[in-house]
Amino acid sequence: MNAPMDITASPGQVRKSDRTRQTILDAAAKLFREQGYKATTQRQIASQAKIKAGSIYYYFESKDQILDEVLERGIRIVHESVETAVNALPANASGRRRIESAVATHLHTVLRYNDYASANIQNIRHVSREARDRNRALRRAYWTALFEQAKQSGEIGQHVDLSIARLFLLGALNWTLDWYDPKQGSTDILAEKFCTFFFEGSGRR
Amino acid sequence: MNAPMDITASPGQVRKSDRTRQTILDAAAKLFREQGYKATTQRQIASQAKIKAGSIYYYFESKDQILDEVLERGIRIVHESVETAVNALPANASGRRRIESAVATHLHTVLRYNDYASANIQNIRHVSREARDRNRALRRAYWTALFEQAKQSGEIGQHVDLSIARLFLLGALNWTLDWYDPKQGSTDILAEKFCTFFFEGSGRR
Amino acid sequence: MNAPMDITASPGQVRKSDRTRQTILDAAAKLFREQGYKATTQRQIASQAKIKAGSIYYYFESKDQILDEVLERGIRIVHESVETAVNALPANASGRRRIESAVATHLHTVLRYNDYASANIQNIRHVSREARDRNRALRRAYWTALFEQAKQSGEIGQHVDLSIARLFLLGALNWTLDWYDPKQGSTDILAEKFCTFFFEGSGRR
Amino acid sequence: MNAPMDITASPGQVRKSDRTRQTILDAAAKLFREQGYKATTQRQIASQAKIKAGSIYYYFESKDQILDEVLERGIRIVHESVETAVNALPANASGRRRIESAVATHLHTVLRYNDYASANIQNIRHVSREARDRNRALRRAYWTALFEQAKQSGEIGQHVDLSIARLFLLGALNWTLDWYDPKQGSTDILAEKFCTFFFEGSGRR
DNA sequence: AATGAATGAGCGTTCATTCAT
DNA sequence: TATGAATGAACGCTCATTCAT
Repeated sequence: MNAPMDITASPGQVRKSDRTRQTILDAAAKLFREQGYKATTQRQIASQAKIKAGSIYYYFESKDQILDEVLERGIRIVHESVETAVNALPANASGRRRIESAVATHLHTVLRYNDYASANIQNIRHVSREARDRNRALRRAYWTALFEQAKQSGEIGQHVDLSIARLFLLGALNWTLDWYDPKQGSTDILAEKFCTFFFEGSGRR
Repeated sequence: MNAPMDITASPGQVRKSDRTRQTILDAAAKLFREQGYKATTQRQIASQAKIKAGSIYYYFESKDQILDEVLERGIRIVHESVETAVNALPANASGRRRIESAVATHLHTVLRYNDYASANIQNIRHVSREARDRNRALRRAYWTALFEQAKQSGEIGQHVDLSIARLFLLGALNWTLDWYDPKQGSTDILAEKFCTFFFEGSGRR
Repeated sequence: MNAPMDITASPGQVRKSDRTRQTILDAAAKLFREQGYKATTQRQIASQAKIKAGSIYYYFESKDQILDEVLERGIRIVHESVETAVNALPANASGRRRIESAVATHLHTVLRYNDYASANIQNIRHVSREARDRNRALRRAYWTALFEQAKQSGEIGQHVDLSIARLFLLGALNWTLDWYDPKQGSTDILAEKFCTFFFEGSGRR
Repeated sequence: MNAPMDITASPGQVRKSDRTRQTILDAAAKLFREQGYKATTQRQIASQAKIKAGSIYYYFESKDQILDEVLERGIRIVHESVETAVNALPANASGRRRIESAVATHLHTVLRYNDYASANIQNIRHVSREARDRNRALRRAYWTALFEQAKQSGEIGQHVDLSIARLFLLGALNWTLDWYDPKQGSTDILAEKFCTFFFEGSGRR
């Protein structure tokens, strides 16, 4: 169901045990994304992973632990996707260019590419405070760096509250899960429009 | 738990039956907001409403029906609050002033004032397609009107895609439920910052 | 739903209270017949009787008591119908003629005419041993008398075990509730066939 | 509670799972027979089967499904018992002898031997039209064959309506559940008396 | 490494019954 | 005389979890 994830693939030999574990997580991610955590049963996950419900407990201690891990992977995947994309830009790319790339990658990963990423966004409320905070910290760190860079280079105005800007932009991005329809345009086009808004606003210029 | 709601209060005599019904809805709204629909049990709702679980069924046919009504009220309350606030402005208020007022009221209603409003935002995925669509149509209609007005008066640039603008702004607003902390500033201040972003963007001017 | 029951009607003034009581019993009889005792709720009975569920308890102590009374009336109605029909025969009517009349009346009452009568047969298992025994005693007394008469007059053979004969005939009669279809012939024709069997058997003569 | 059922027993190894499933059905059959379907709870069935209520759902999808299977077995058991008994007769046995054997076996199976058989008779009204019709068709087919044979050999009179005869006899047989008391004589004696009635009638000869 | 079988707690819901008005 | 409101016990059923094999 997911495109193969180079990002998480480990090199060399993979033990069967690891493969099954992965299969379970994939199944859970897909179902958590589609139905939410509470509405997904262990039996559904097992069935999707082509094993029996009891077997899950050989790999995970509880359904909660599966959720934790799915969400953890979700945030990491978004993070690494975005980082990879930004790092692939030429060293002299502008701050705005970097942010544009980050936005495009974020949207693409969350909306099209990855169950973990969207499961993360849809179910973040069901995990413990700590997991949620860890999640948030990771997100914050990365975007803040991007924003500060752009501010230093003058591409973001000196008066701008970066914290609010970040929350504003990320809110808009994450909320797309609620309305985005692939039929109405690629995520890249959407990303471009969002960036224009973000930098230039809607007002008359 | 909720501030009294002038919007829904009926004048004069209130039958006991109506009061209990209201109490159940209030309890459900609070719990749906805090825990989500699936995680909330009828016994929790009953306990919060200080009645017994079986009594709920004297007023509602099912848990689903309670959700429907809570969400319906949620959207209505946001809608009416915003409309009331905007209509209270002087007739010659600018388009931007109107949007600022709408944003401030939306944030205040969702974040501080009303369980129904936030329950609506958090649980919209659990209802039927029709209810969701009705919900969306109402929201869209109102904000679109505001935006078009501002575009006509030139306060929003002619090049702006209002549909995307609306989704962008509302996404950012609704996502605040995930991070807003009352200790860090009033919703009015937040609204002002959001509007500045929305109209002027983050870029250097 | 029932034809008016001269049999149970009391003469002169009827108090409203009595009328309501009767309405409840009628409703219960109809529903017990159609759905059985367990499947019928007090609210259904109330609704059918055009009152509210709580009001039933002004007239009856419990659902069980309603059943008792419905069944009690059921047996009495069959009994009285049959007795009336038989007594209406000329004094010199033969034993067989009397039994034929009883059978026809029994079938008609149970199958076409009366909810109490059929409710009795369908739900007899749900009442207390005592009520069941009372029921049975009444039935036995009457039919036994008819049979003995026919035996004395030689219309039933001397060798016949009247007890078994009665159970045999009544079993066949009561079981008709399981298969009788009004479209396939009147109860009178059915009664005639049954009597022929009963007296003459199926064997070659 | 039931005598061992050669009819359904499978030879050799029996898996534990099959044994539990069987135990549940046995428990349900017994309780359905004694109390009826509606009055029997899943917890009663579980308790009788010495398992916990939840476990039932490892084997059956619903209470209804249990009923279906119990009734299905009931009709099959009666059918097969009767068929076996009749087939065991000498090839040249008379039509009457065959019917006598069928009646005796039917009564014995329903009254003494088997909860499934009696549960079937007592609860047939609670299943779907289709199941009921299937049931009836099976019953009809078998008895009709027996009767036609006897008619052809002249043991049943040419004038006899076989359909009515069958309903008459089976009604009487099934109704025995309501009054048969083992203390008052064996089912075989009862069967003999019933057959005498059926063939010779009660009238003087 | 995986499963079949079972469990127990709890779910949404039903319903006969009560009782103040 | 009748009811609106409420209850409590029980119902059929679900599901995360356990554990011997």
